[in-house]
Amino acid sequence: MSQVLQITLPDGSIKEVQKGTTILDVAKGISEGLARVIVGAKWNGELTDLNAALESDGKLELLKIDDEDGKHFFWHTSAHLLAHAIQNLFPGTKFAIGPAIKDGFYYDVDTEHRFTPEDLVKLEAEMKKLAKQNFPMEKEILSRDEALAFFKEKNEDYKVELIQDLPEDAEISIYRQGDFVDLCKGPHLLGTKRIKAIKLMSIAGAYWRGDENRAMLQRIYGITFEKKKELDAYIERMEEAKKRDHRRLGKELGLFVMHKEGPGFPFFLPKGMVVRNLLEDLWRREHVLRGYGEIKTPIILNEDLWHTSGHWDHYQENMYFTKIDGEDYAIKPMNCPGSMLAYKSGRYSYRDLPLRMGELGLVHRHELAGALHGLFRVRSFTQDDAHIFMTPEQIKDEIKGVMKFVDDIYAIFGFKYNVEVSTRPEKSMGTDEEWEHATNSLISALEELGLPFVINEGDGAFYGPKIDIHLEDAIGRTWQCGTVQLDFQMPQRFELSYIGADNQKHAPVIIHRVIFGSIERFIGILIEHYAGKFPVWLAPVQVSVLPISDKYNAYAEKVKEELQAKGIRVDLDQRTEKIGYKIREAQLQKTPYMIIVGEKEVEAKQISVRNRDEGDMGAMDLDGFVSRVLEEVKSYK
RNA sequence: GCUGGUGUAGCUCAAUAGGUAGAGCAACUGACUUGUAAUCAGUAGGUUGUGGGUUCAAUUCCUAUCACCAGCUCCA
Repeated sequence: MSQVLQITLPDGSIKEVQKGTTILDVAKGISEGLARVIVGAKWNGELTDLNAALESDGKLELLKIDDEDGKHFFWHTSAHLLAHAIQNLFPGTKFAIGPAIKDGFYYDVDTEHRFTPEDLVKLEAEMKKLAKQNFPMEKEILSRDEALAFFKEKNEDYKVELIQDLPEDAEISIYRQGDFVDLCKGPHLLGTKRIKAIKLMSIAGAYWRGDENRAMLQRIYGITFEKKKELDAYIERMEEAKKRDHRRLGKELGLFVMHKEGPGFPFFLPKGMVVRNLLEDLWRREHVLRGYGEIKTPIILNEDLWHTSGHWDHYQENMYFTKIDGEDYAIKPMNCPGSMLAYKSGRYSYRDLPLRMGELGLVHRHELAGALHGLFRVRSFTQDDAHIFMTPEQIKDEIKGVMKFVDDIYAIFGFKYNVEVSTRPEKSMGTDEEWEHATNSLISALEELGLPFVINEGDGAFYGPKIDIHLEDAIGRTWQCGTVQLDFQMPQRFELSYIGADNQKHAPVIIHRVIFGSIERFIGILIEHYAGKFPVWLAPVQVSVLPISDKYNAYAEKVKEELQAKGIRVDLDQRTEKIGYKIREAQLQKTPYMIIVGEKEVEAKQISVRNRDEGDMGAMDLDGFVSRVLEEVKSYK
């Protein structure tokens, strides 16, 4: 065994040190500027304390606060700081758990006191005060009995329960900062001093261990940074996200509305339908180019079908049911069973495969009332579904085709994305060989495409492995939209077959896939991605014609008609308002182009163009403007 | 579904320690005939989410219900 360890520094460079060196020594040994940014370390991929000794071989990476893991480190210590502040200001509070999360941290606590927003302000101040004292985060290892005795004495019931549930061989540790002690496996920052910018975001209820039969705790969410500037940027991003909220923009821009008469069932208004139809047109065009046929299957189907498909057993509580002529029917929550029946209506040779069938399928799912959220979580939506029926040998090429398709579509909207592969879960159908072949096909397809991916072990569907595609919007949030799932169970349940080259019947393998995911959700994402400023090709109104006064209405009308004749979506504001007012309204509606016509334009037989971003573009001929707009539409701008 | 919060004009929000509501914008009418993000004046608009209760009196208090918002997945 080597006595020399390789350490990856935050700047990516590698440093070699002798075994037995503490990480702190390492941190001190490198340039001061670099040492200052180190908050923690990862040992063989696991987060560890900076002061842990390097005893054995392994991979050590030093973390900066702006690393993903560095933030985790920072926020976990911040959670302790919050608990410390609560202990000081609200003595007697019992502590449950306080982890770091994706954006910040929280602590779940149990107290008679009901926290108010004013309390959060006080707690922030207390946290700042405590942080300044720079308590060292001291780790101490206790035996199970010591730990139990310690927390029992403090009446920390939740901690006691946690200790009791720890596995026999678990190392039990506590962290001490001043007079606050918490059960915690760590790791933590060396001290609290670096936590300077502190914001407690909200108070929410949460069940102890997520179990609705157990105590309801109060959860305080917070976020911290080393620099105030970073906190400000974070808050600004939150506000930006709020400004882009598709529920607000959807109403303001006349795209869609919700009514209490139909919770979870969105109403699309004319402008929203323009966007929706354009997406569906795009979808159809691109599917024809890739050899898909389109089908449409019924929304209501006999209950027997749902027994066959397995939805009765696995999905019943999310389904709506109805009766027709005394017979039981269900409203489809998924399109697959309908597609299976569509396939079954034919006879296939291996020469017919792969058979690709797309369906813009309207499904209904009874989602929990509290889970509904604008267009993101609805009870009625249209999946841009497709099922590909194929031989096992065709899996890889078909997956490649689908992934290429996804890439092409997302590129139109400027979405970056990342890919995850989910493998066989514990409860699953099918043989090991089937799973291995299917999973390998997915992985090698991705590898051959050069697409990086993460593997989620055991996260696949019970009927097959899957690829999830998470797209990233304009302000860095990610959304799961596309998914590509392999299925060898459905063909068996529905006794699907094709005749192979051997003149025998074989069950096809199926790919289920969506690209938009659901049209509704995708529109919601687009609204937030573009902040309501749809690109010209998608804008419900592409051009607003604004006459300076009603003396020029006739000319404006003519301009409108000419644009309309070229297929441009245009509206005309003939009200007797000042031009400034009309422009303001068109700007607020985020209309890409405004055409202003008055005396000058009428005389010169021209138009004046204003762009929503660039402002006044000056006078030009109508023809030149038309070709500019049409060119932008053609190139998806 | 659960916990907490909210519900007042089309929108954004006031008001009342219980005495049946008010502003801005939008709408409508009129004047202005307007040059790149809000012209002026007037008019109209509400069973205060819905049902029940307490009270001489409820928008306000109680209760039920509906809808919306946040959280309920992140595990010492």
